[in-house]
Amino acid sequence: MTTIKDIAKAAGVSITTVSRALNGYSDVNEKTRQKIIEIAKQLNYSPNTLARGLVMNKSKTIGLLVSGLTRESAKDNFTFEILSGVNQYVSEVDYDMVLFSTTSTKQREKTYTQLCRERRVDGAILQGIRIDDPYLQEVVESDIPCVLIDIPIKSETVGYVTTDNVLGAKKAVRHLLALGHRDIAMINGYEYAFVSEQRLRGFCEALLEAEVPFREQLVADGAFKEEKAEQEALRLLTCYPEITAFFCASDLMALGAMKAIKKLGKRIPEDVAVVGYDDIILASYTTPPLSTVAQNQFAMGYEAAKLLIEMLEGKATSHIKVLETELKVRESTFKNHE
Amino acid sequence: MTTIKDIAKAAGVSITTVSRALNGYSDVNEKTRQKIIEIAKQLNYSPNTLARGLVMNKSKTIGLLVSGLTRESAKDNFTFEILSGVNQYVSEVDYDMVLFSTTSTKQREKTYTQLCRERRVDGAILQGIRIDDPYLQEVVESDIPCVLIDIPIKSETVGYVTTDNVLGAKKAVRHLLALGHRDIAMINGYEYAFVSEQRLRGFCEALLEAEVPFREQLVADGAFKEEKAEQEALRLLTCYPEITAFFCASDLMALGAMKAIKKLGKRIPEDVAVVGYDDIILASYTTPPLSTVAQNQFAMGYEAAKLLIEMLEGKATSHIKVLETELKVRESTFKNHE
DNA sequence: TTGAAAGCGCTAACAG
DNA sequence: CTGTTAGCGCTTTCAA
Repeated sequence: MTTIKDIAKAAGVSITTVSRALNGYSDVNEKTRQKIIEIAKQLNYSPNTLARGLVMNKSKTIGLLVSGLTRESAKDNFTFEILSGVNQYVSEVDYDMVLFSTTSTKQREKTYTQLCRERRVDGAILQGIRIDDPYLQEVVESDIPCVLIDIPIKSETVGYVTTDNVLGAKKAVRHLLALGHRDIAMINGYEYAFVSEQRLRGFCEALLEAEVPFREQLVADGAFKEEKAEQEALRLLTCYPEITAFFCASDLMALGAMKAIKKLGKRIPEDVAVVGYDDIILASYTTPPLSTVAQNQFAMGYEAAKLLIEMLEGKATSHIKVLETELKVRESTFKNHE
Repeated sequence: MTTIKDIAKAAGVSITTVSRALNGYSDVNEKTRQKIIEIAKQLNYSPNTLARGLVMNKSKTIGLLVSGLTRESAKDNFTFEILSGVNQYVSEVDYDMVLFSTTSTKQREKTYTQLCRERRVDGAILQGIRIDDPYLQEVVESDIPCVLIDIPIKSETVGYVTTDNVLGAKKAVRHLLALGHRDIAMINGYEYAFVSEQRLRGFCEALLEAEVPFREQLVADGAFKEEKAEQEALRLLTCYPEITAFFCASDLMALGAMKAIKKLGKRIPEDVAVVGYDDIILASYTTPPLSTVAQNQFAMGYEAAKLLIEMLEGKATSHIKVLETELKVRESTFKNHE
């Protein structure tokens, strides 16, 4: 493999000059530069980023740290869209992305901080990490620049991107209220997620606005899982047959709720309406299509990468980005062709 | 950041000894080793993989080169599952994965070979690359070890993993034939894919077996796109109203075909049956659920990574892996509760 | 405008 | 069992 040394020899100059020429420094004779570039091309030269990273002490690489990159998680392709967005921005600014997945048994032995340090990533984006994850604390307290998805921690080196989950939930619940629903149940995610707390708050606030009393027993923990949500929905519908609508903190859980409703022989939306959250691909393909609060995960990934790299280059103005959500009304709440 | 030099000083030994102790060489006094490990832990040492990579001339990193990591491609999460599988194996054997996406404009300027060389990846896995991609040729002819997904190229440094696409297609068509269909149309992918050719072959062979004449005009090019497939299905059904079944070379195209069939007011499967290929998540959620030839993409990714790393370590016996497919019969071909 | 020299953190002969 | 030395490919003072 060609090195700048080879080029230097071929061009009859020093390696210093080659380095400067190739890196676009101004203090190099234009003629020399042309010659060097020409030779580099001929010799099929590729710079060695390892060597460069070693001396410059930065790798132009960021780490994407995700949890749950399993075969099952593909259903809810949240992670994938984040990843696509991150990748998009990162490659626009000529960085690379290395993927760390915390589900893989081997890497469990290492903390996130170690993972990042060893690969000498310049910064990291964290996605799908639970707020009670012990390694999370460690990494945000380290000196590694981090951007978190949906976890509101901010410091000198830490920022986050999220959506307005309170408002998002409100939109969903207001929609149900506007349709006349009063007995609305909520299937929330597990408590170890910031979004769960926020969405619950939105749920409550919307009820308050409409002067509908909040009944705690109508809130269940679906743990962001389809099956768990199905069980909980089944339980709720049985104990509280007055329920006419579900607000679910994720589409996956909404799928579970829909299954439960159908199992009990009830119709959607005539007997029970359902609203989800996320707008996963599946949402528009279910029967009936699922109304949901859409968040643009690709954009979240993109903005996270952008924020991180701005932080790395010292030109981040704010460390926080809050994106918008959009309520998508489909037939699981409302049939307009009756 | 701590280096082995710091450890050496603290332990009162040479850096060589530290290196050896930490890397588990046998020729180091057990007591010394313990002391060194202890100090390393105290000092919160993380090895610098850049430095190690530089001197050892290998990075313990592989590149995953994919095309089409766009927001739209999430629907068909083929890429994501491959990625998950690759990541799984890679982390089991303590490698890292860096992602190169060819859609991102910036990287288009660089050939795949350059991408790999610059990051000094030890090898690469290529997915979703068209066989007429000019950079593909270059990279397989380079000295970079490669494993291709669904592209049958084999050499000293190149291997591939695929499924038996001829057989897969046969299974699907035999199923249709067994149900009594004789006028079967096929919506194939674009020709720049190995799998298209193979699936067409399977289609023909199955017809031959059943002594049903092959009619070329019943084969359309859906380009692996939902919309294009819909158009083509519409055209076929209009020109050849005798068609009672579609075999589609991807589920995405099958979705398109189903739309077309519904538009014409025909029922699935009573009037027209549909079989897809891939078994994407959506397949079981369509109305009616889609019969399809399932391939385990997670396994494909996993096996590709395994093959690549075996090749890197010189212990690959074969450079080819062919995985199995499975026909999943759902209601788009057959209703058993009539 | 150019070159010599040092050094990033690590591994690998080689010698003791 | 341990240390000395050289060097991976590159950037960066400092001098010329």
